[in-house]
Amino acid sequence: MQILKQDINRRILDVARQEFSHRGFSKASMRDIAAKAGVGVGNLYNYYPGKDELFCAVLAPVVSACYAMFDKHHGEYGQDALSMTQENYLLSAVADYMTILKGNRTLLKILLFKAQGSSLENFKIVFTDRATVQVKTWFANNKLRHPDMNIAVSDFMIHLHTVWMFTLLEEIIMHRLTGDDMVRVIEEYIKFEINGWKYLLNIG
Amino acid sequence: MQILKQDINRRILDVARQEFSHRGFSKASMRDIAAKAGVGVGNLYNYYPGKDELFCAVLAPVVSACYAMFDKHHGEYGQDALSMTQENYLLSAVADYMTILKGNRTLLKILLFKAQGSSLENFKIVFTDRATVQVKTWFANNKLRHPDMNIAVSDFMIHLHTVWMFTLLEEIIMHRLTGDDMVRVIEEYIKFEINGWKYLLNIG
Amino acid sequence: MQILKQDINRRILDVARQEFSHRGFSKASMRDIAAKAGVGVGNLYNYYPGKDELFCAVLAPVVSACYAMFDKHHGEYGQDALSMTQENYLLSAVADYMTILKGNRTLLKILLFKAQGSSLENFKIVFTDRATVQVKTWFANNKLRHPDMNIAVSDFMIHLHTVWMFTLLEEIIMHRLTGDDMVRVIEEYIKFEINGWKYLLNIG
Amino acid sequence: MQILKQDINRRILDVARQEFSHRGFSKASMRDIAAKAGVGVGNLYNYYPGKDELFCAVLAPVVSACYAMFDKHHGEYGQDALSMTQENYLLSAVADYMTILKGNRTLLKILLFKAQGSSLENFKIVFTDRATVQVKTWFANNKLRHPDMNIAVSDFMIHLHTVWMFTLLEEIIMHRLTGDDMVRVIEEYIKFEINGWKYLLNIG
DNA sequence: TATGAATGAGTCTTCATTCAT
DNA sequence: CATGAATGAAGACTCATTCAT
Repeated sequence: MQILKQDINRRILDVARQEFSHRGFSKASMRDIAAKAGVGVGNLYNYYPGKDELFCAVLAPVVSACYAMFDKHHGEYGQDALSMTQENYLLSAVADYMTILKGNRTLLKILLFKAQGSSLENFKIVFTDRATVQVKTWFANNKLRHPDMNIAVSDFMIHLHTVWMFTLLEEIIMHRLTGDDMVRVIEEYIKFEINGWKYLLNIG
Repeated sequence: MQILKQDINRRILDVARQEFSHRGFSKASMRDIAAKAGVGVGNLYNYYPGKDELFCAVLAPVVSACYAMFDKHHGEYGQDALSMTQENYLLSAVADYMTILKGNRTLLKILLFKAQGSSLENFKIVFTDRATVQVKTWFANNKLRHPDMNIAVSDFMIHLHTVWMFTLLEEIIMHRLTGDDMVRVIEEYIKFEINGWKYLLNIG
Repeated sequence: MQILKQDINRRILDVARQEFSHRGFSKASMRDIAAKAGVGVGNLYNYYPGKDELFCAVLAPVVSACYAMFDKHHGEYGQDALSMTQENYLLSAVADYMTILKGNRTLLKILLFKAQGSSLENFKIVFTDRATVQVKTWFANNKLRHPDMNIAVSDFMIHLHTVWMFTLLEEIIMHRLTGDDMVRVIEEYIKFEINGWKYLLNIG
Repeated sequence: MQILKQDINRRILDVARQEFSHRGFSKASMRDIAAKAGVGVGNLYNYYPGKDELFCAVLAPVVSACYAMFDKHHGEYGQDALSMTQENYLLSAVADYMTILKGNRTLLKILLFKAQGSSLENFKIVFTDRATVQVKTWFANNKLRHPDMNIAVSDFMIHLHTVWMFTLLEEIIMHRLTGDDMVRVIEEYIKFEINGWKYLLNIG
């Protein structure tokens, strides 16, 4: 029994996800989670040292997925700005958004709408703050390669658009878009963004 | 409950605003609000039948301000789509955003970040749902006057941009933008939007 | 209802005293105290903000009685050392010990034997530390009046004898001495102390 | 439970001593003790059937040392009362106290200050009760040899002085006296006692 | 109107002990 | 012998709401 039993852990996480999803972090109760997972209250604390940690464990996949996606686009070795104008950029970007939404809908919902009171209640802020810094660096790097590029864009604008990405995700989740509907929406969104940025950055 | 003393009511609302702003709906306590307002706990319930109602009362001004602003732009007698292309549209739009932010920052912050657990926790959803319907009608009306206009835009896209308006507000609040900074950002945002929509709607 | 109802407070303190006396601070439970006092659990917290405060409230009389008695003997305006050799000193000292024991037996028992875990768990230490300082001052003051007096007594010895006073109380309580038995014991103790100190201080 | 590994037992006792010393019986937790001893929780119960038994095992050395010392002085074959008046008595008595304090400080501290809630919480009472009986016998025996001796001393007084011995130990531990300081204090104490008893018993 | 005492279910968390492995 | 997962009652404390005054 060195390793906490996998299936119980599974059950706990599943139930916790449901409870957090339905009631939100604050109103979900450890008692209920334990009961519905068929586990003694105390045993919950053998798996997770507290409510907040359980919450974070539930959301871990989606949190790391968010950072992973962002790194891919604007990280140290992110793509060239000009690639935005190419057809396959669109396809790959859409694919990335699809990936993050695939199987993470409920988690995203919890993260974005039900985290108040937890240590993740400011995730969007924290994430976008970090992201904004990265994007600025990314801009600077691209400027070296494309001297004509206009990077005189306010930090705020960068920030705003990062947040809009979340807003897109929020909307897709809230309206339960799936399949083709979802794809279409993401495409529209990306086109809108590409067009706007090409214009602002004076590229393409 | 004949004539509730105005100033007591005032004090209650002021204190409640502070508490909700600092602790959020869930963690704010009626006891503290009563105490800080210099009112007996029970008396609070003579003014508001419950926590949620008090919360809504606190937010009433900002809620109606939101609806008012939206009505002005896209309501039954809203402006003509083409007006978007005119210079003064920009000015008036900026002014409207300024108005809603003026004196409502704290309330907006509460409404947008601290409402979880209350009946207003879904305000953004509710608002944008209603707004989307209005905008669609507005589109249809404009189509009658401008047959060349392309209104084949997904409901979702309309919805998304309505939400983005909130996102803008959220950002301005979160980053405590004021004065010229705020004006500049709103202008950037509106330009971005006008450009996008002109393109999508095939007008101007 | 400005003032918390006296009789309920009385009942709470009575029950708390019993519970603390039987189970000790740690094992006594707020739930039980509330139940036995015929009070809702939450209401307990309208009277006392926490377990420790309730405990201190229960012991308040005996705590202040201790300090009062010590002040009388060795305080700023305490008696002259030579008075120790007079007959009436014995009588008055006995009376003082009687007073502190009168009606405070249970409380003393709690304070001295059942306070572990509470903020009063070190009462004896704290008290004797303060008392030692006072006694040293008292010695110094007496030295001025009685130059032949030997005050070269170790701090520790002073401290030890202060603690012995508590030990006497502990014994009387533990063995449930009452009436004449108690008087006799206190007399023996005081004689023993007077004799010892007269010898050590080289007075009388 | 054949041959319990000696070193594991050693580790358990060492860790338990630390934990009981720091947190007291009530607040020390079996889990922590097990963890810090590098032992599975369950295995603890192979060595000791419960928390209380573990506690007693930890304190066993000091408990028996206390009884041993007392036996030596006042046991069936204890010393003659008159020996108290001889110089070497002082030396031997001091040595005995030193012995019991040597290496047992932590244990004494636990026994005397941290045992509340355990079955040893009344050790002092139990010990002194037994001791008092022994001392009375010892007095009676001495009376046969020294008819002039006055043994009309109250049981309580005997008891009290036994307790004072503990008080001395408590003080030495509490004030962390060591080396010469400790010796001096013990000497002062023993002189004080010898003098008092010589007077009361009318010997020497 | 206004008070604040009273309620009691509810919160998260801890812990000695057991037992299947 | 050893493990540590499991138990479940118990811990102190909170809080929206009610109600007698």
